[in-house]
Amino acid sequence: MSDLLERLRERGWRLTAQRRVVAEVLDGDHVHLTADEVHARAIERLPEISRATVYNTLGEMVTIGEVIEVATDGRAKRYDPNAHRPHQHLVCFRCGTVRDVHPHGDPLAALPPAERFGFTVSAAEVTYRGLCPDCS
Amino acid sequence: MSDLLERLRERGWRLTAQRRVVAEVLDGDHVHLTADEVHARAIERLPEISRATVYNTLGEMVTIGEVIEVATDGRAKRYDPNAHRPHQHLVCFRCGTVRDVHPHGDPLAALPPAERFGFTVSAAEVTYRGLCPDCS
DNA sequence: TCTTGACTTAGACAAAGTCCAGGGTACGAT
DNA sequence: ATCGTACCCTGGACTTTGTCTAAGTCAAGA
Repeated sequence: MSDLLERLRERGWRLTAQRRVVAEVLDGDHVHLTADEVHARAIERLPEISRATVYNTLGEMVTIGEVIEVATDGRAKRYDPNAHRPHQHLVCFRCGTVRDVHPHGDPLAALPPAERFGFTVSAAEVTYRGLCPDCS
Repeated sequence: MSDLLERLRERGWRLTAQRRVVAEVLDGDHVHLTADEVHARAIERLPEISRATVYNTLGEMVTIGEVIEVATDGRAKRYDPNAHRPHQHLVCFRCGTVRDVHPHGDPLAALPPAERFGFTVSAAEVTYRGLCPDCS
């Protein structure tokens, strides 16, 4: 988190109260908030922060690779601060809860050359779906 | 396609010009249109068809499992008529082109029980990303 | 052919996200 | 410590994507 802010600064970015709050709100494990959820929590600490700033700041964090954008449901994008090590996501059908998971093996390896159609394939995102314990 | 319309009829659904046109527009391999793209093409054949009807019809087709909803980019959902056999998607970073691909092995198998957090996991969607030949 | 309930339409509405002009401020320079 | 300026933030308008509703229309069985 202050780690994140430090990296922002190294990029010559100005450290503002707004950016600090967004980074703090997003900190933690298994955090997958939407932009509006981030905004709502940020307002508790900094009442005058605007939606546009939250969107801008999240976008900047995604650009430098400190935060990952996750589209689990075709609705609002979610923001995942766990960009340190590669992982995938497990989503509940009913309540939408998201967990980070670590499958073994490289998902890219399962795609044979003949199925790549000349693409230079460089990433694979896996979304596992099921019912969480609370929703069973 | 007429196959699809036949199934709709078996479910007691009325066969209308609008539904026929939506099914025709969506027919084919590697077709991944957004709802608005479907609407634009449907209008060429049936100028008075409304957006609401296109959304309704696509939703119905998804409900009966004849069409799959794909969220490749966090923007508009895309509709994939290839619901016959399981497959995954390969998306170009730059132009957004989508291809159906068939990785080998079951992606579910890569998720160990210890990584399931008590979920009843029943599906895995994989999105491969890379640059298509035209965009390289 | 008639009837009827399901389908379609246009447009209002909602949710998620982007853009802009103008005021505010972090930070290097002095 | 203060200043100047380039960059940041704000509020609100706007866009895109999708949903909902009331009223009119029509497919299909009787």
